[in-house]
Amino acid sequence: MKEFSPKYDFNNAEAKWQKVWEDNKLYEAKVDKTKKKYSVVIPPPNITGILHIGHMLNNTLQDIFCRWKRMQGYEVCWVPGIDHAGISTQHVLERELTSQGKTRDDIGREAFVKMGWEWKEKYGGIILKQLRKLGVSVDWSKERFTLDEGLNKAVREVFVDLYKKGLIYRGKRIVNWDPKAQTAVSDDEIEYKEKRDKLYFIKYYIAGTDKFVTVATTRPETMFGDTAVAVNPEDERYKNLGEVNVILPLADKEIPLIRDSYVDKEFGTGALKVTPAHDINDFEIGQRHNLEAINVLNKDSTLNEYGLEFKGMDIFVARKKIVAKLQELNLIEKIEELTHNVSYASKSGAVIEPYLSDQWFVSMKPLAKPALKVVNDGQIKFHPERWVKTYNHWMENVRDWCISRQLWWGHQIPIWYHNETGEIYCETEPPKDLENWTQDPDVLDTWFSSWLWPFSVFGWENNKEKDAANEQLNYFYPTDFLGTGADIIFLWVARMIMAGLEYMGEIPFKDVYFNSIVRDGQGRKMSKTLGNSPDPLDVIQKYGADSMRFTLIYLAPLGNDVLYDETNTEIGRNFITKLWNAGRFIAMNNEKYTDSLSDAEYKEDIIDEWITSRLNTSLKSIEDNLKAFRLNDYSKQIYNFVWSDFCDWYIELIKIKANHKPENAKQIFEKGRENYLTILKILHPIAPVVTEELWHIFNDIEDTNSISFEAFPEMNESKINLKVENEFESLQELVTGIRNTRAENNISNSKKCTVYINKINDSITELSSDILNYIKNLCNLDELNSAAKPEGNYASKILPDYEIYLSLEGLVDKAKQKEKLEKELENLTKFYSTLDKKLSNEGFLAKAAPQVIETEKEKQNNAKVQIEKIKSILNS
RNA sequence: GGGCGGUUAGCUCAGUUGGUUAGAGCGUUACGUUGACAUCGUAAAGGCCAUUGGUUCGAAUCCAUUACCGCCCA
Repeated sequence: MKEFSPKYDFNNAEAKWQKVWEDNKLYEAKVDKTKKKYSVVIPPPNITGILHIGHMLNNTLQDIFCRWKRMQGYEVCWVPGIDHAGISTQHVLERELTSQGKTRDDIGREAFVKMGWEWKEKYGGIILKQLRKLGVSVDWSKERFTLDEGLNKAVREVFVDLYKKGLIYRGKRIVNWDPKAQTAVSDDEIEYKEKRDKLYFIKYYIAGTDKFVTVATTRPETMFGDTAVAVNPEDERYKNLGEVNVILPLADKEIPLIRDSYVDKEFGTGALKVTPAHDINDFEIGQRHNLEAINVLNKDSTLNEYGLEFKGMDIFVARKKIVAKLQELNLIEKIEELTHNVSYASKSGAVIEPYLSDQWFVSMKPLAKPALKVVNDGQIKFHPERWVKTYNHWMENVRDWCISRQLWWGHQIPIWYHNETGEIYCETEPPKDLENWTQDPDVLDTWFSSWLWPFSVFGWENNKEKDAANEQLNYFYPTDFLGTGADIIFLWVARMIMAGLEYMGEIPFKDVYFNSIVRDGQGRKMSKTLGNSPDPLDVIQKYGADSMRFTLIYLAPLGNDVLYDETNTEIGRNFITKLWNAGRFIAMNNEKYTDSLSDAEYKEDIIDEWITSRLNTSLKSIEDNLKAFRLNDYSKQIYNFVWSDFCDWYIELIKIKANHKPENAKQIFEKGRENYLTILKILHPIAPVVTEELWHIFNDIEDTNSISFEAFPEMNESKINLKVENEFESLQELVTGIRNTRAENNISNSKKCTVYINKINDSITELSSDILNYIKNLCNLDELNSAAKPEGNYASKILPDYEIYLSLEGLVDKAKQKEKLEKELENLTKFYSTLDKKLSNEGFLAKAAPQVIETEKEKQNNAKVQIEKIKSILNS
């Protein structure tokens, strides 16, 4: 055996084993058709952000499943990678240029993209380092990047294919324009927030009269793009106005008053200014009424030449000036306060500007249909299941996906326009006479590469022969498990299902686990701006990766958020310390005792049977929990088994046993060692490093041998012995009862005393002399008698199954004793009467299961005995 | 406005098919170092299971209602 240091140095152990695992390529997955495979693709983290605690939870749970399956003999392949994050990366790159006093146009597209790659090397590297520190068992040889050559090929293939199938089209639409990033974003990349705003009531005079229609709007600055005023055809207020024009203020332009049932009579004055280029609903009204769509904004959301004297002003500045001008002209009737929903870009935080522009879209309806089916017929399972509803709702109302982004960092769209004819060329490779063509400058949405991830990472090429010959692809696809956040169920999960079905003809994964959102101690979402997310590397440095992993899983029930404060990590750290110390104790004794009985002479007693039974009972639920994706329960189960059953009872008892029968000591601690090694294996998926370290201390083996490939312990139902467990519970009841009585009477544990016990429950089996001996030792008694107590000074305690009398040398606080007993009597009497009521209820007797009635009767009898005992003590 | 969650001990949460005197960890209190562990041990205190109603012999658990909190979609 190796040296066992009194204190576990997790920093050292983590550095060592993570390096050993990686250097020896332990987790590289090979195509091995003799084995069942288990494959997982990582949700690629974004290269602009360092990983936060949420990522740690996400990767830990993937690692648990991968390690568990590996120990079950599967060929496990977990593919790591990172994501090029179009908008975010473009944003940080431009910010850097700005700080140098430059713009991206100054340096040109090529140099800008080069900057992006440099960024990726540097910051992507940091992320990958963080993952290594977490101890994940990914296959580093398969690392991918969403912008690498292979993925770029896959993206081009898919774009061209969808284009040729007519599922990708270009159109002039109102899109969500992010004026800060200066690009279109998809519907799924915006958030709504409530905002206090002003509602301006503006007078639009009816042409040729001194009458006017008042229009209510929150956006006066877009008025130069108004091409009509609309009212509801049912609105009595405007019914007899007839076909008239109104004068657009400031622009002095005549625009028609139209009727459209979209208009809400209740809102404002019931008259709506129609600005087709700047509002999605207005755009639709415009289409119905053949209205012109006038774009009055530049890409940076300043007013263009239509804005007349306000040209060049930012919309928020222009709004104030325009209102002031209108007020000057007495065209503002009133201004009201209004709370309404405003959309913001989720990445840049800018207020979204509905903007009319040419963009590329994917038709989603045809792709959605099969994707809906595979989830609803159970081929793909969501955990927790309720996300299916959310998925269905989105899928059933899916809208076309705007995939073009006005950025440089990303996959440039494989579309070329002929310089003369304007003809469109769409192929995976550029046209031969490239000088006559201009490529579309836009790049694709980042998710357009991510949605191919489950097969593109395995080298899919959209080539029948090559793909058929691609062993990795055929062996590892479809993947088995996806662990991700529910916040990207539409952005990523749903689209991967679509792409998988469309291009592989098969689902991309079987089980999707939506992990908890990690919030801070006050329940706030972790965010950069709040700075409330502890840096995982700091936490790892302070507490250890295993501690953090264990704590996160321990705190994160399936489907609920987890409130995490750095100090919570003490849960995991203390547990690992406990595990370490227990191991050290066993190891010390393995060395201490060398010769004794032969194995054949050693006879198992109740302690062996009990711990074996408890172990198998625990394994049963551990197995069930892992299968049901209940990692939180798995962690609690093993925590309780180790701390309570193994350390508090088993170890304490084998100490006594070895003392009592030194000739058995070697076998006793051999058994202890076996049980301990089993625990290590069960814990390995959640705490890989400490278990590896301990495994190597106990088994003096080469570094390249790893616990990762040991068989995960299997439950043996025949070892579960409820009779033994019940008997042991009597021991626990008595030990706790005696200690309790000691504490109540201020008799220190170090002081020996004498105890009389008497069984008062007939259905309990008689205790063996072994057990009585253990109790005697655990409670530090000089005598333990199963007999009626003699006359004298005794403290008493009535337990459900036993009465206890404890000898007292000093004074008994009789009043305190009496008080305690009276309180107990009161509780029992209450309990008795509820049982009495139940058992005299004819409905209960007629309808309840006989077994239930039987147990209730037993409880009642038992309570009765206890009551009588207490009464007799009180009367004596 | 539509949908989905949540509300159990001071705090964070378990409680999976209805039958428990409703559990755990942290925190609190008291005691404790006899050689695995003070990152520990022993023991204790602490709960009208959000509200109201219903189903049932029986509800923390099932159904409905209300209130509050959170998230998603429009």
